[in-house]
Amino acid sequence: MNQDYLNELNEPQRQAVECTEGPVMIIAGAGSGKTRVLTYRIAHLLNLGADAFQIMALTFTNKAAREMKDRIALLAGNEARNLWMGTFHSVFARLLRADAERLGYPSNFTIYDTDDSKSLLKAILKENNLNDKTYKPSTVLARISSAKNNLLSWREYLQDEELMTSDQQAGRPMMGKLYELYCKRCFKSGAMDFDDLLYNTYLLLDKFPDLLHKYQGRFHYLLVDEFQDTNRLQYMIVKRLAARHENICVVGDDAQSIYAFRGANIENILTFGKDYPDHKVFKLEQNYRSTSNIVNAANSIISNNRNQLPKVVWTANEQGHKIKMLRALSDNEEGSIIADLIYSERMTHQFRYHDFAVLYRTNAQSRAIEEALRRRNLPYRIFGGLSFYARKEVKDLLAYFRLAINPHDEEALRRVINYPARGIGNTSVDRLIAAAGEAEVSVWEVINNIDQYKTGIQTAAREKISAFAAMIKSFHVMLPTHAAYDLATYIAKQTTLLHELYSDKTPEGVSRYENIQELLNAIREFTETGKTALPAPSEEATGDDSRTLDAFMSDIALLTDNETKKEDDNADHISLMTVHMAKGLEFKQVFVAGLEENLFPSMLSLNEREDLEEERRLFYVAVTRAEKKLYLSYAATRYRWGNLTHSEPSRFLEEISPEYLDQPAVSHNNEENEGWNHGAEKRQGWFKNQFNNKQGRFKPLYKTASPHPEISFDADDPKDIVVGAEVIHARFGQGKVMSIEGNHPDAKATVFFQGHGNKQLLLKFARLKIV
DNA sequence: GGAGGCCTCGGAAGG
DNA sequence: CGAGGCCTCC
Repeated sequence: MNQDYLNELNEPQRQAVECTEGPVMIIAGAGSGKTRVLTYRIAHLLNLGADAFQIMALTFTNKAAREMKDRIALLAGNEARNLWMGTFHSVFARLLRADAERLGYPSNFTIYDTDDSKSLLKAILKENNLNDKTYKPSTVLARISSAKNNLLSWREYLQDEELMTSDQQAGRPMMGKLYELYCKRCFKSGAMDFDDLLYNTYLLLDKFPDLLHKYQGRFHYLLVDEFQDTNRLQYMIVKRLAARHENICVVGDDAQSIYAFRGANIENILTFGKDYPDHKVFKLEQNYRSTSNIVNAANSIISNNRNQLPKVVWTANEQGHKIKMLRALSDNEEGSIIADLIYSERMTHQFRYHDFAVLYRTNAQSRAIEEALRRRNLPYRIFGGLSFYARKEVKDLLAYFRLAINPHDEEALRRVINYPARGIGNTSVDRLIAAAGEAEVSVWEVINNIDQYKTGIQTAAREKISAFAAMIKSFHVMLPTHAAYDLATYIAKQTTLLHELYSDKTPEGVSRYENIQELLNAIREFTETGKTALPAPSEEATGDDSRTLDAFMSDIALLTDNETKKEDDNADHISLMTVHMAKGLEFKQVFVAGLEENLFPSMLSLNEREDLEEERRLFYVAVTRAEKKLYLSYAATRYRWGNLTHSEPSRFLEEISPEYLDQPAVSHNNEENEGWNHGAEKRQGWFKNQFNNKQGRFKPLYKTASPHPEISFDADDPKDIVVGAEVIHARFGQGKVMSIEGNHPDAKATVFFQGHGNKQLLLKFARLKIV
């Protein structure tokens, strides 16, 4: 191992790597070498003689885990294979496979993905005659998820008066009952959903001191990546595991916390400080990624957030180009401007396509940009969308595999009991489920012994059901004796699924058939080498070198990421993705599109300070993706849900200190203010429109008594603002114009605000009102 | 069982 | 507007 590796680190990085004992928190600013520190720290531990089997390192995404593993392997070689390193879910699933039986689950339990969970909830709603509008499966699931992530069992939920009352008042009194039914049904199916993987891990450690003891003794070192994204439950588990040795190292950046909306709990950072009062903090503040203009602009944005840990991100990099503002009249023009700029930048400065990324807030925005790129024949790739394993035909075949392994898996059963069609209709299925519910057994139990249950199903259908059961059983007995690929192809043929897809000669049908072939190829590769081109369970994750189908399937449900085969990965293309997807990535040139009020920040974020601050962190993430050049664009009009809407520039734009901005706004047409003159007026119409929308019923747009109102009013024309005028600013309140420099529309004013001091504001963005 | 019409609804998204 | 779910009709 390269002994000089410590010299490759700056001072705080080196300290963070070398401080191996005791609780440590590393606050890592954007682009400050976070992954480098994590990987070097682990390599350093190994170098000092720590056993890889004693190190647990947890990440959020498969991609992050893979990257880190690869990088550690470069530093520390083969030993890296023995690390307990992976996503929270995959590491805990591995732990559960060993001991889930103590909780009453089979060791070959199924993992339900979100689709399975929603589908189960839908079935439960139907059986209980509940309206799936009132109880939207996604909403119910979110509620259940949040309960589990706060360590609240369904029993506790039902006994919690506050929760019961609030559900009652929200018109959803059955929420707790649904939680109960959902849990019981999963359990009966021998299935865990994503949250159960965490929740049951916690239970296991909580209920069985011998296990807790074993793992506490085993894991001398724990590391958590993206700590700002952990929820309470994840933190609680890690804390328990670390309790013996207390060598726990968490790495994160509060400024990049953008997942609070799905339960991430930034409070964990504070809790960590309380739980480990003697912990050491290291701050990585030097940014190696971006020009100083970009770093400073990002700082000026994030300084508008009230909730943040003190830190100063800086860079020794060159000042670089100022940030370019791009103004368009429409979403289509925005796409054209961006496409033209990419074209000319690439031609004149010898960039490659992969140096460019276009980031946006919502997926719907990709269309206009895509069209512009396509018209110019510029190669691009859109990231996001369905993962390979989420495709219908793939899930169908996987459902058969799942049934072969765990026939109690009700979601898999419902999915394929009549696909391909074998004459078992909805009525029969409903009756099977009803009988199973009555007898409190799994549906498979009923199917397998159909004559012992009063289902009311006709003899003809009963025979078909029995034939189906016999087929599944025949697969089941083949599991231990057949290689994964042999059994997989056998099942694909035997169920006639392969034939069904083959006979569909429409382009979609052909593509579905190809996907199935790709899945089978992946299984073949797994069978032969233990590895696959598709993201698949690694050999060490499966525990031994058996290449059976259940080994392949053991955590396939956890492979939700989008990367499929890297066939055209070498192709040079522009990247299009949401800001969320861009987290952790970097590009030489970044375009952030759609910087408009109600879009970025999203309209849904405007009611609560916390939501708006998360939105601002999201903007911070977007800005800090850029290495060399950053462009921020906005459009005066945009099609949203089929309606032409007018918008005004995002408040975030005026939060950037003007000194980092390049002035002239670019427009294809030279019509200076066309499209903006009536912005305020039209914006009101847009607001009203949205308020009357169904959304408004659940989450009112206006909150009357917000503790820190960000005032909303109609701005005056910038041209009317003169030195000495008293003005109102949405966030800073009332102030006085001290001086104005430059010419309209790019005039810049210095305004003194009580309590905020002098602020430099670009008048065209500041939306000032004259008192 | 499948095609086609109608209705609804729309945020970002990992495992 | 457009995707997806559901119902109806053959």
